[in-house]
This record gives sequence, C-alpha cells and structure tokens, in this order.
Amino acid sequence: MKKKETVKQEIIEAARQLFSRYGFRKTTMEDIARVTHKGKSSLYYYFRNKEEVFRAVIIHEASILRKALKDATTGISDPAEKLEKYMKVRMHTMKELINYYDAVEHEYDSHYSFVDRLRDQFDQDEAQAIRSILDEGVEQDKFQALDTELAANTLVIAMKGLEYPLVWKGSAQNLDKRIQKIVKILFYGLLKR
Amino acid sequence: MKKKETVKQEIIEAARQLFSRYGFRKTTMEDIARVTHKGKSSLYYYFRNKEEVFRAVIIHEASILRKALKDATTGISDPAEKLEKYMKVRMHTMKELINYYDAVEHEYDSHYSFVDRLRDQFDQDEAQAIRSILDEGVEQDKFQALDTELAANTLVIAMKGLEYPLVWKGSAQNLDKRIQKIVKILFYGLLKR
DNA sequence: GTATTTTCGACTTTATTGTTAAAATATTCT
DNA sequence: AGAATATTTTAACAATAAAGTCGAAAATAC
Repeated sequence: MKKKETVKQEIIEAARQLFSRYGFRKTTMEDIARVTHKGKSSLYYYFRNKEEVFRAVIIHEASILRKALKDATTGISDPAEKLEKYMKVRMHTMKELINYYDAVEHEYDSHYSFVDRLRDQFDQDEAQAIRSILDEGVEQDKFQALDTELAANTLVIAMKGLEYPLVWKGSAQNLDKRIQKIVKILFYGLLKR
Repeated sequence: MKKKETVKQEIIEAARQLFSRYGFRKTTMEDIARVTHKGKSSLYYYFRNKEEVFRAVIIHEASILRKALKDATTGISDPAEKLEKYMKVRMHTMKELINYYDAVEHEYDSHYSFVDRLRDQFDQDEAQAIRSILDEGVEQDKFQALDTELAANTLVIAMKGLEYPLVWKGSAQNLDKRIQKIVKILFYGLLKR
C-alpha cells in the first residue's frame, strides 16, 4: 500500500532524465509514460499535471544538491578549506542541474515564478550555510572579524554570477580555475596575515 | 549569387546539431530557424520540407564518415592494421551519428525507407571497402586465401551487430575493447601462422 | 530604374499534447 | 468468496504547437 510513493519516485527519476536531456518543453508526458512503462493517463494518478512532475523533480534535485554539499564539507575542520570545497562542489553539482533552469528560464509563464521562488529559498539557505562557515573562521581566529551576513550574501551573488557562463562554456577545468581565483581573492582579503 | 548554397550549408549545420541532440521528432523547423537567425518560412525557400532538411543532413554525415574512413586508412600499408583502424574509426564515428538513426528508427513511416535505402547503399560501399583491404592482405600473403566477398560481408554484419549495444552503453573504452576482441578473433582465424 | 533573389509575417492545416472522466482491472481486506 | 480500495487503461476532447503555404516587403543584382 505504500507502493504509491515508490512509483512516484520511479516517475520522478524517469522525468529527471528526460527533463535534463530535453528540457521542460520538449519532454512530453508520453515520453515519461513510455520510460516508466505506463499509460500516459496513469501519470495523472500520481501527479496533478506536468508542472507538478517538474516541481517534484526540481525539489528532488535540490535535496541532492544539499546532501552533496553536506557530505562534502562535514569532516573538514579548516574553514578556509571548507569554504573552497563548498564552492567547488556547489558549482560542479549545479553544472549538472543547470539544464533544468536553462530549460525553464526561457519560458515566460507561470513556471518562472515557481522556480524563482524555489531558487530564492535555496539562496537564503545557502547564505545561511556560508555564513556559518565564515563564523567558524572568525571564531577560530582565521578570518578577519567582519559582517559575516554581508560577506555570505556577497559570496552567494558571486556564485550566481559564475553560473551564467556555466551554461555556455562547460569546461570543468576552467571552472575550477575560476573558482580558485575567486576563492583566492576572497581569502587574501579575508585571511589574517 | 552562389549565396544559396552557402546558406543551405549553414542550415544543414544548424540542423545537424539539433537533430543529433534532440532527434528528428523533437527538432522543429522553428528550432532550426532560431539557430540560423532566420524566419521559419525562409527555410522553405531552401528546402521543400523538414524531411528534405533531414535527408541533406544524413547525406552530409555519410560523406563525413566516408572521408574520416579514407583519411584514417590511407597511408597504412599493413592490411591487418588498416582493417583494425578502419573498424575503430568506423565505430567511433558511428557513435556520433547514431542519434539520427536512433531517432528515426522508431518512427515507422516514410522516413524509414529512405534511411534504410541510404543505409543499404552505405553497407554495400562498406563491404566493398573492406573487401579491398582483405584482398590486399591476401595479395601480400598475410591473410589466408579465402572468399573475400563473403568475409567482407561477415565483417559488415559484425559491425552492424556492434552498433546496437552502442546505442545503449556509450562507453568508448568498452567499445575499443570489444572491437579489439573481434579483430583479434578474426585475425587468429585470418592470419597466417 | 527594373528584375531577381531572399526574407518574413500572417495564415491555414495538421498533428501532438495535456488533461479529464469513466470504465476496466488488479489488489487488499473481511 | 465478495465488498472495498487502489491502480491502470481507454477514449475523448480542447488547447497548443508544429508543419507548411502564400503574397508581399526588403534586399540585392543587373
């Protein structure tokens, strides 16, 4: 009787692949149905409509990102190192997810506001996470005392700025270099000498 | 005044990218128009319809494959080496092209016969090319004397057989290993000891 | 300038898609 | 078993999107 959740997950997984490959528009309910070996209408037993499926996928992806960030940073005690790691993992994971955002960004209707809201939520969480890393650094007397809230927001904005070129040029090596550069710049302003 | 051919080539190139990414069905004339910075209707000045664009792309790709094979094998004098190289290049290039075939294979209408005809033509050419490599080998007394026509056809079939899994598992390393295996098997039956 | 080539917007036609409701089938419970 | 519930399928249909047409405007050649 708890099958429903399982099937839902299967649908989400199928939809995830399709959305990431074709984007929201080009992925049809029939595509999803085909992959899940179901009739197109059966999907509506699990999700109200296509957008609901999309939401579920996005939310799922967001949780993956959160987990990746957590897994990557727990265990690192040095705040500077932790911050760099955080940014790297974030950007790399985002590179995978970006297809969705890209696919939706250019559809000017109701989707946008949803993704946008979700995005804002994520940004806030992110600022919070970064802030606590910065606080740690200050605590450990490795970072200069500063307005960590402001600094965290700055970092979030910097990472968002990095995303746009990410859509166009997918060179991972390039990305790492750019991240390192930014991190270095931040550190030479941030670290005690 | 010879602009027409140039623009045609541009359209083919744009369509090539789109078809290879999205397949025949999910690529729309508007997609192609957008990429070429033209109005959708303008495309119909150069091509009768979507299928014509597709044909042009396929034909173009086929010529690329032929050229790649020629370039890769000319200059190699040892027939065994040449054969292996031929197969490797063929499979690797085919891996790029396979999206088209895949995209069309499952559309059971008029396209099939066209692609099929073109495919048959290519198979024949291929059998011929392989046969001449085999003939060389026999000539140079490196291959056993055998019915090279039959052997060439066998090889073509073997390569076609390799294509199917190619669609599903895209591991290039795996592919090379499999090719080597097949080539090795063939050689131990083929080479003089 | 006129003729020719090329582009494009406004349409029409055709095909696909999302969605719904109801019927059919399977599963679980008593 | 058979009632109750959960899932899938079928068939329909409106909305949307796509393919393709046409004439006329731009651009270019002559």
